[in-house]
Amino acid sequence: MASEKIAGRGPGRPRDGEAEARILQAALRLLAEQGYTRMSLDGVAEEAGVSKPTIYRRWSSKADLATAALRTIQTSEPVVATGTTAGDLTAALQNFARSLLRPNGMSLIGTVLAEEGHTPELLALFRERLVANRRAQLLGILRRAQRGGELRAGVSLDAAVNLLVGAFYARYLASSTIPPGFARELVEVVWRGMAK
Amino acid sequence: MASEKIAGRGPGRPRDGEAEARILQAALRLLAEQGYTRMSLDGVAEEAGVSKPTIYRRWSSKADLATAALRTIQTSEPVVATGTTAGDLTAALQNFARSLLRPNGMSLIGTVLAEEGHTPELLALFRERLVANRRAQLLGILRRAQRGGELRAGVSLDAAVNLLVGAFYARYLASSTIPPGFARELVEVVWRGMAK
DNA sequence: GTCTCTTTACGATACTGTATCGTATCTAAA
DNA sequence: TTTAGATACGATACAGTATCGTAAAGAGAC
Repeated sequence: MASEKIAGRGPGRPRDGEAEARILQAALRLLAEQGYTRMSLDGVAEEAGVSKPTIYRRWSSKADLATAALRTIQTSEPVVATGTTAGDLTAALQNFARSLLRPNGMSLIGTVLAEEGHTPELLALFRERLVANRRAQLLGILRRAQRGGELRAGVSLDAAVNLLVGAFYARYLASSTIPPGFARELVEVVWRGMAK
Repeated sequence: MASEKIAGRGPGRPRDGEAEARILQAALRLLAEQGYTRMSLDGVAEEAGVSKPTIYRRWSSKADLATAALRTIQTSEPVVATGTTAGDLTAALQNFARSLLRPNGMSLIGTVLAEEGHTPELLALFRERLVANRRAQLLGILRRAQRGGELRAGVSLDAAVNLLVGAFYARYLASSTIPPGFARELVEVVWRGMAK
């Protein structure tokens, strides 16, 4: 059942084309929920409805699978244009807050940080796939404002991005919750601090 | 040798008073370096120079030991008074940066976040012992400024604390490094954003 | 004061049961 | 005949416990 086989090339039984996606999805979910060390391949196999060798035929190790799973995520942020710089920043940050509060949104960050010493590829990929995009989006908004002459001279855009994004991490670390209106408060302070 | 015995109560051989400290120290180091799941009691025993039963005589489980180890840390921040609010904030944040860049400073944060679903006591203790103190220190500086009439009305001190502290997390998550002058840049933006 | 008895903690080692990664072997599909 | 998949397995690591002989202390006998 379910053999949309794509590559009908060589002889032999073709691979289940859907298995790959199911495995990656299960791996990503378990990675986020349980962390890298607790994520077991037996668990992934069971959740994906395949057996372990089916996994090992596609990826050579647990680390290989985990990085492949991380590679599949991508911030697909709908870039909102509200008309004002402060509005754009707030909208982008509200998106960010939603993704953090998704189940295990912060646990995934935790596990890639905790594994920095042991499996540094995870942190590297996380940066490349998620962190970089998010920062680039905010940086884009700020650069536009800068070109439009809205900002004071000499203000550090990198510092501003770190302030805005980081405040959510700090808030979560302190209480696991983010109050409504939080993004607006942040933008209010930072914007006043860097605008002309 | 080495029997500073503290509790000379009942009969019997007294406990090695130094073993306790050695065990906790080893546990904390391994917890930060390897994360909770990778920290093994065999490893702790070896590093502390004791046997496993000696550990289990004092703590009932791995989680019990790990939380006891976390309980031993305490931010002993020397509160600096530079004369200006911005100066005090910058000094406090520079202290903070130093502690983050200590070996495995961020890994420890990572592991308590990653374990939130499985061993929530770790995150709870981390908040109580480290996060809360750090935030209280910054909040103290800001409140003093507020009483002194330096701040605009209606500005959220909580938001400011999150901005300042969080920027370091964001920066580390993006690149594992913190450039010199970072704290000053942050304070510059935030202070201008909230001062009268 | 000394000698023994009892009590408690110690280190070392071995063990139980389980979880895990990764693989060998067999079976099903093309 | 060739490849995919599934069951079963080997090897290892781990949490937690049990056992054995020993070290250190107090308590009582003399």
